[in-house]
Amino acid sequence: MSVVALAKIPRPSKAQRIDTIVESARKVFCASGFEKGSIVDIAKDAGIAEGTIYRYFDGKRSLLDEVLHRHYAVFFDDVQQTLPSIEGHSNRLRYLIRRTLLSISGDRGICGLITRDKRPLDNETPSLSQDLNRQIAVLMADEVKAGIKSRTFHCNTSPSIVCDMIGGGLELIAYSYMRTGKSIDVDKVTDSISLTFLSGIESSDPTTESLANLVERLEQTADRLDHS
Amino acid sequence: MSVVALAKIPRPSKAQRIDTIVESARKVFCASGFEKGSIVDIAKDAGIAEGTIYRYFDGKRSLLDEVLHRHYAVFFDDVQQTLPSIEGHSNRLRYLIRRTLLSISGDRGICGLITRDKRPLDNETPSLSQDLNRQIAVLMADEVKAGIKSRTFHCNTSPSIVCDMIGGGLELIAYSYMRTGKSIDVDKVTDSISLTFLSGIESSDPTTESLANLVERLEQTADRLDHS
DNA sequence: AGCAAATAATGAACGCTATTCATTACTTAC
DNA sequence: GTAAGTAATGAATAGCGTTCATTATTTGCT
Repeated sequence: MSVVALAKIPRPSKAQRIDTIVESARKVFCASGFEKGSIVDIAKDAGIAEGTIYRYFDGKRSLLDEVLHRHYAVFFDDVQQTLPSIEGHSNRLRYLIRRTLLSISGDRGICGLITRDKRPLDNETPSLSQDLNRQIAVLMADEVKAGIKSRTFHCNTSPSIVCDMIGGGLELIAYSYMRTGKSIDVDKVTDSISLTFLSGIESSDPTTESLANLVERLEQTADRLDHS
Repeated sequence: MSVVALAKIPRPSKAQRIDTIVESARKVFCASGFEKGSIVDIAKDAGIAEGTIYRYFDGKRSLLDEVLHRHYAVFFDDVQQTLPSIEGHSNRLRYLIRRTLLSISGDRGICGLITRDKRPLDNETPSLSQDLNRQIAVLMADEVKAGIKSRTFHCNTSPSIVCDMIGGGLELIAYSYMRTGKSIDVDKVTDSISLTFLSGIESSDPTTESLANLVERLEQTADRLDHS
């Protein structure tokens, strides 16, 4: 035996191992995409053998699912905590749009991964990738439906189609962000989207609605004059 | 030599060969998708060897590009012929939406192929797949911009974002169609989309407009008073 | 502490692809 | 009719995800 003692390296716990693998997978997938990022690369990055990955994950796809799952968890925790504190269907929709845009512009790597990996259709792929958009779509649709019930919105159009337009718009904006690299002006885009669908969906006639806004601005101006 | 004469089968012309290959590729890709549809399958369907395909196409991707290119050609020929005959920006936008929906619901095979194959991002893949949506987006954006110039639409929102919402909405509707198989009510969906974005984009009535101007002047006056 | 039995990790081997290329078959031009 | 040119072939290659017999480590029991 050599003079140098063979230090028995203790094995990491199951949870640690999984964390290591998922983090390496995230790195590799974000850098190379799902197709091109290979299991060997991930194993190398994690400092383990390929086979080990298959002890903890069913396959490459499951690994991607876990990476995305962890990413989404943060988003949905945040949404679930914030959404109930916001008053009004329009404002809640607005928040959902804004929060999604923040998520997009906040992590370019994951955004690219999600953007590339759209739309599985096949029987076997269980389509976790578009869960974010799907779940958000549900949240939005609920808001629109509730808004219709409470007469905030009119019902000349289908809630699901409005949500498709918002969600689809957000997807294309994310795609454009990935292609061009031009940073997203979150507030501006939020305004633009909200304006576009709101004026088309709100119950009261446009005249009254904008009049109400104008009156509000007038009052604010009057307040300012009073204080000066 | 065997008694049966070896009938010298004359080779088909270059154009015929290409047509055969592309048609087989279309069949295979539509049936199995781009990933799962293999070159061997295509070659078998076309009755040739794999190697032959590579004499006419750079690779699998080019083959897909050609399949889509041929599909799009029909669509754009139709659009280019019809669009100029339609009066009014709203009506032209409406036509583009309707024509896209017809294209989607008209060829489930290709629709699935396009739906699955969204969003290349990588340097090498030259992204032919989303050409349809991109080119339509340009047509729509032109219409919106012209509408703003001619005061048909107001400019509180960005044309590109409106088009993202329409295009993205159409994509999600196509996706939903592929997943559920439920046929699309083209006219109803066209109406729904048009209503949603139109009422949000059309110029408000003159009374409100002038009032808005008045308020703005008042606000500016207040600003001046503040600064003095 | 020592010794099974259980559990984890390994990496060579497998099967499946797209792609290439020396070889063979056909066409064309003189 | 033959030689030069062009097209077609399919076995060979390289790269991937995945499996599994083998090896290494940990755990539980006395």
